[in-house]
Order: sequence, then structure tokens, then C-alpha cells
Amino acid sequence: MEYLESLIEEGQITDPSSPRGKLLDCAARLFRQKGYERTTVRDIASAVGIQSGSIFHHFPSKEDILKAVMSEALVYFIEELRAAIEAAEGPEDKLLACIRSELQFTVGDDTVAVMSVLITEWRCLSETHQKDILGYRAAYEQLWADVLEGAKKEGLVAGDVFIVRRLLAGAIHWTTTWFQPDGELSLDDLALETLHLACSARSGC
Amino acid sequence: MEYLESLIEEGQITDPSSPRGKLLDCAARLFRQKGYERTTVRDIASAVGIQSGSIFHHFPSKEDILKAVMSEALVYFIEELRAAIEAAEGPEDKLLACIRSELQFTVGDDTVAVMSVLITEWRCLSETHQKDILGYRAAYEQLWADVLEGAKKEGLVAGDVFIVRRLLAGAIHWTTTWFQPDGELSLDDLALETLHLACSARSGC
Amino acid sequence: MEYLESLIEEGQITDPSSPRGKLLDCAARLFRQKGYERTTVRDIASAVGIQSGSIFHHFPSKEDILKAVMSEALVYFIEELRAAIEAAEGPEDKLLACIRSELQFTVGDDTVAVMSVLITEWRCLSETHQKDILGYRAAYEQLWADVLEGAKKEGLVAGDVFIVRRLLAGAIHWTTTWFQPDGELSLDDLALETLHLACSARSGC
Amino acid sequence: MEYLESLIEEGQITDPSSPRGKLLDCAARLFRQKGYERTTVRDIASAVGIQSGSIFHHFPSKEDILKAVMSEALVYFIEELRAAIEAAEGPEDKLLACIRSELQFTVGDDTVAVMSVLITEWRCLSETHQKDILGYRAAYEQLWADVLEGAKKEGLVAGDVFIVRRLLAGAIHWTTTWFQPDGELSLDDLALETLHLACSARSGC
DNA sequence: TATGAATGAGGTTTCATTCAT
DNA sequence: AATGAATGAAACCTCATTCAT
Repeated sequence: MEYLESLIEEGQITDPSSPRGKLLDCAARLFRQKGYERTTVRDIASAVGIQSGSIFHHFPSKEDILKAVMSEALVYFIEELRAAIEAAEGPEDKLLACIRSELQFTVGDDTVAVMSVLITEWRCLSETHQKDILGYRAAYEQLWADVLEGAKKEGLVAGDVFIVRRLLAGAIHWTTTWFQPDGELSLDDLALETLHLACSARSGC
Repeated sequence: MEYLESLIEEGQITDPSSPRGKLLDCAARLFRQKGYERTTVRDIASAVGIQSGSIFHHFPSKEDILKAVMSEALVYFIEELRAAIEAAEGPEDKLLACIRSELQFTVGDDTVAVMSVLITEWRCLSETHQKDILGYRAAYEQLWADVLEGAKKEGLVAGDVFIVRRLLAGAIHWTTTWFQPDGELSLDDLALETLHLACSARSGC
Repeated sequence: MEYLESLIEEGQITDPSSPRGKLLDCAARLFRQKGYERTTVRDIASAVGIQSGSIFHHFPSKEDILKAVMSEALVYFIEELRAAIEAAEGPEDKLLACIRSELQFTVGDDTVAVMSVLITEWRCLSETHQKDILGYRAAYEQLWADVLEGAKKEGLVAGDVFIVRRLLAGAIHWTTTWFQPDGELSLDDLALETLHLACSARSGC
Repeated sequence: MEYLESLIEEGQITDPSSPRGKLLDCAARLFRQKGYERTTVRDIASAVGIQSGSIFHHFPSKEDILKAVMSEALVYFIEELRAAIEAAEGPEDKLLACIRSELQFTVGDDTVAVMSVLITEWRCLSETHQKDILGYRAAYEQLWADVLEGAKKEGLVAGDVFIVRRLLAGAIHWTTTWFQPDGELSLDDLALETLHLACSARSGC
């Protein structure tokens, strides 16, 4: 995780132990729990333990908090995903790494809040802010695209990789609504199950 | 579609040409477009062409509009799904009917708005109202569960049908973010693609 | 009570069995129970068993209902008081008749509602309407004034009759908050008790 | 009046020079003048010289303003009445002190508004809030009850002290509708007049 | 006369944001 | 940086009143 520190140093990710970092953390949790609109600036302030007016020394507006939560999440996810792909060998392993990573983002304790916000609160961002974030999303998806392309060349997946990615994305994101991290099904099992889904399209029943 | 009229007569679904029906229709579209919280009562009223105060002759509160959108959607989806399952013959066909129906709800012109609201605005309902709707959700899922169970007995799907249903649900719901009804990929093709996903879990790569 | 019928015939009091009369009756009860402001036109309509719009075939506005409740109450009280005074013989008996009558208006089943409204909802009337009613109030008070004047001439009451009347009025009106018609203390006993109050001012302890 | 400051320090009464204190003061005056329901939050705000939204930094709701007006009035009245009773010597003097104090609350410039609100706007409080205030009312009445009991033992008042208190309360409260502090009748005279009323019940005419 | 959907002004309350301290 | 009182626009909702049927 050494890249995390370098991202912090570069200012792309806020140090979680800093006031701003704590604020982002609390905000993400509240956004996930109650939704962006139903979370008030006062809610966030009181979760952090400051007054509502003080929020605006850290962020120019409430929406900027949401934007920061999303962009920092994406920056982190991109690095994490890149590292996981690099660490894996061979197309199948790399695809499994992608699936496992995204599942981890989606249901893992540390990241579930921000991932959830990323998926569900997109509409709350003004169009301008959406465009600002879109670049990160594209970079993230490119990592997936390359891996899927590699898997297709090996014959692991059939059909349109764009569609396969979309179906997989939906299946994975939706786990946030039902997967129990401490249930019978482990995250690794779920990743394998999802890999099978990916590999079998078009292979027939 | 004769059951639609009987549902209207029973009062379970509002006649779309009635004032209340138009109101529900506009509200659903706006909820989908802007989200429930960002849609104001005035937005809805002006979309319908009435004054904001008049809304409250039809619904006691804004939240009740959301609730009605959801419950009427579910009532309709249940009947539609039941009919599609009955019309299909054999486990594979029945499963395809389920997938095709849910895809149709998710991206079809008439239903995309309410389906989307059902998926994304659940949290905006008070707990009391959530409980009121939960019964419908359970009935809908039972139809899927029976079909998946039948498919499993035939060896069409492997693994836990609960998990398969969840993965499929995610994949299907997510189509709302990317599927273009007038694009190259037809809805029937997408349904088949999704069926292959469902049938191949555990069958290995 | 033969004058009641003649008052109805003259149009000064509404026949209680007519739609308008029932409306006034229900309104008075609701005004007493919830206060004029908190009573909605719909409340009144539903108590009567009609639709809210129909109210306005009987009264031009909500405030006119209040005004009618008050003026009809006063017309009735004036006649009732006049009759009671006439029926009594001698200054003391006449004073007791006044006290007894006003107590009866204040706590009696038939009149408690309108009397209460008369006392507590005065401010809800526009100044114009207040002036319209003031004539009745003056006529009512004149009956008291004459009786008190007679009692003073006989030495029954001492001091300023204006003040005595005010103190008595307060004492009597306030019974609405505590007197239980079916309690140990009878209305006649209470009337006597109040008479003693009236007769003893200035007589020293 | 040293206890006033200690009540402020204890937080039971708001400092009248503080923003919250001014707000309570203005609200009480408006409630008396127009009634609670007819007084809008905007009215209060503009009387204080702030924006309507700012009200809600001081009170969670309009009803809480009314509640605060009432409870602070009662806290003050209780202390004032207790002090007046203590300062008086002998049963007759103590009873006169009670009467004089309550008259003072009812018509005195500083207290007329809150006393009036206490009497006339009770119904506007939700049941929950009514219960919260009831304890204060009971404490206040206990002071009266003790004094009246003492007066009865001395033979000063005859009959049921409960009834005597009620008749007196009515007579005193009602002065708000007619007594002119700068008229011919002084408050002390009125207090004596009222004392005679109290002492003579049952003593006959 | 009665209906009941519609009106629209106005009510209380919320809340992101500002700013003097 | 932090405070917290104040802002003021805008939200949901109420309700007396109107009017076509």
C-alpha cells in the first residue's frame, strides 16, 4: 500500500487522520446511510465533532464534499485495481483480480461507504462536477477493458466485452444490497462465482 | 393485458388517464430524472398542469406519491411476470421469460421510470411505508424463486439459487444505466445473453 | 319557552332542526372543543355530514359562522334572562335568577358550547363583526345592570355595581373550567354561593 | 427581587435582554394581542427584528415558544407569590397578598401579556406539553391552597376552599378584560374589594 | 342545493451558507 | 481555523374559498 502514502503526498487523497480526512470519512458514511440529500451539513459537522459553520473552512459547499468523496474514492480504487492486476499472472487471474477488487470495494468495511456513494449519489452532482469526475471513471474502466480484452483473446470470455463488463458491474454493485461479509459465503467464493458468470456467456447451457 | 383493466377496477392500479394516474406518471418520471428529494411538489404539479396545493387532494403527502408509484408498479410487475411465466413452457423458457420481463420493466419506455424509482428511491420511504411495500416485493421474488428452483431441478442452473437471483438482479437492474433500446443490441439478444450468464455459473470456464 | 319559537319565526334564531341550525350547533361544539382557528371548515362539514363546499351555501364565510353562533346565542340568552328576571320577585330573587341563568348558560349541556365560544373566541371576529355583536352584549348587560341597581337600592350589594358585575362575570365564566354538573355541588348551590359573594362585598370580614 | 437573577442563572428564566428573552417577550405580547394561532412566526420575527428562519435557532417550533412563555411565567409567578406570602403576616394579610399578587400578574404592565397567554392559550399546547406545564400550575395552586386553608382555620372564609379559590380565580382573571390600571379604581382597592368577596361567602347577606 | 376538485395565498419549518467575533 | 447566530430562499403542506357539474 505504499502508493497510498504517495497519493496523500501528491494531494490526490486526503490523509484520513487529518480534519479534512475525517470529515470526508464521516460524510461518506452518512451519505451512504441516509443519502446525500437527506444528510445535512449539520449531521456531518456533528459526526465530526465540529460546528456546521466550520465545514466551510474545508469545503466551499456541500456538493464539493460529495465530489471529493467520489474523486478520492476513484483515485484510490484505480491504484488499488492497477496493483491487483499487476500482481496477478495470466488473463484469468487478472480477471479474477478485477472482480475480487471491485467486490472488495463494494462490500469491504473501509470502502463500502464511498463505493456506495459513487454508485447511488451520482445524480446529486451538478453536471459540471460530473464531468470533472468522468475522467477518473474512464481511467478505472480502461483497466477493466484491457483485462477483459486480454481474456477474450484467450477465449475466456465470449461476446461483447462492453456488455460483459456492464453485466458484471451490475451484478457486483448489487451485492451491496445483500452480501453479508460475515455470512457463509466468503468474498473469495463470491468472486469465483462471479468469474464463472463472466466466462460462460455464449458458451451455452 | 386484460388483467390490467381488472386491476384498475379493483382499485389496485390507478387509471392512467385519470388525474391521479397522470400525477403518478409525471411523478415517476421526475423521480427517475432528478431523484425523489430533488423533485419538488411544485415540479410535479407543474408537470401535471395543476397548482401545487391541488396535489394534496390526491395524496396526503409527497411520500405517499412515492409509495403509490412503487406499489402500483409492483402490482403491475407481479401480474405481468406471472402471465409471462405461465405463457412459457419448460424451465428454460420460463427463466428466459423472467429475465426478459424484468429487462423489459427496466428499460421499456412505459415502465423504465417506475422500475428505476423502485430500485433507487427505496431509502426515501419511511420505515412504515417500506414495510407496507415489502409484501409486494416478496410476492414478486417468489415468482422468480419458483422458476429458478424449477431450473435448478433440471440442472440448468448450478449453485445457490438465492445467489444466482441476486447476481442476475444486479446485472438486469444495472442495464438502466447503459442499455439503449434503439441501439444495435436488441432486448431479446440481451435477455439471451443474460440467460447464458445464469445457466453457466459453476459450469466452469 | 314559547318565545324561542317566535324568535325562530322572526328569523333571529335558526331552527335547530334545519340544516343551517345543525351546522351552527356542530360548529359551536367544535369551536369550543378545538378553538375557532384550529377548527377547519372541513371539520364542520364532516361533523354535519356534508361536503366542505356546501357550507358556503349557508354562510358566506367561516367567520360568519362564528358570528352567527355568537349572535344567536346572545339573542337566546337575552330572552332567557329577561324571562328569568320577570319570573322572580324581589331584588334578591332577581339577582339570584341572573346568577343562576348565567351559570346555566355557562355549564348547561345545551348552551355550554355557545357560551364558551362567546367568551373565548371574541378576538377571532373582525372588528366589523365585533361591532355588530356589541349591541347584543350591551342589551344583555343592561338586564344585569338594572337588577344590580335594584339590589343596591335595597342595600343588598355595596360598592360599584359595575365592579360587582365584572367580578361576578369572571367568577361565573370561569366555572366552565372546573364545574362538574354531575358532581356533588349542584348548580343551585353554586348559584347561592355566588349570590353570597355578590352580596357581601364591602360588608367586611 | 434578587431571586429573579438566581432564576436566570439557574436557566429557569431567560434573561430578558438576551435575544431569546426578547423573542419570548415579543411573542407573549403578540399572543395576547392576536392569539397564538393568528400570530405567525413571521410576525414574531419582525417584531424582534430578525428573519423568520432565525427563530428556529432559539426554539425548535412555534409551539415551544408558547410553552416557554408559559413555563417561565409560572416559574416567576410562583417565586413572586411565595415571596409575597412570606412577607405578609397573619392569615388575612397573606390572603390579601395572594389576591394582590395575582391581580398584579393579571393587569400589571410587565406580566399582563404572559398571564393572559397562560389563561387563554392553554388549548393550543399539545397534550404532551400541557403535561409538562401542569406541574408548575400545581405548585402555584398549592401556595394558594395553603393560604386559604389557613384563612379558613381562622374563620375568615367559609365553605369549600376549592370553590372559593375557583370563584376568586375567575373574578381575578376576568379583570384582564375590564380593569384600567390608570383608572379611578386602584389595584389595591380592587384587591381589597376582592378580599371582601372571598371572606364573606356563606356569611349571608 | 349539493358536490368535490381545484385554487393560491400563506403557514411553519429546513438548511446551505455567511460572517463578525 | 473555529464558532454559532443569523440569513433568506425554498421546501412541504393547509385550508378557506370558488365553480363547473
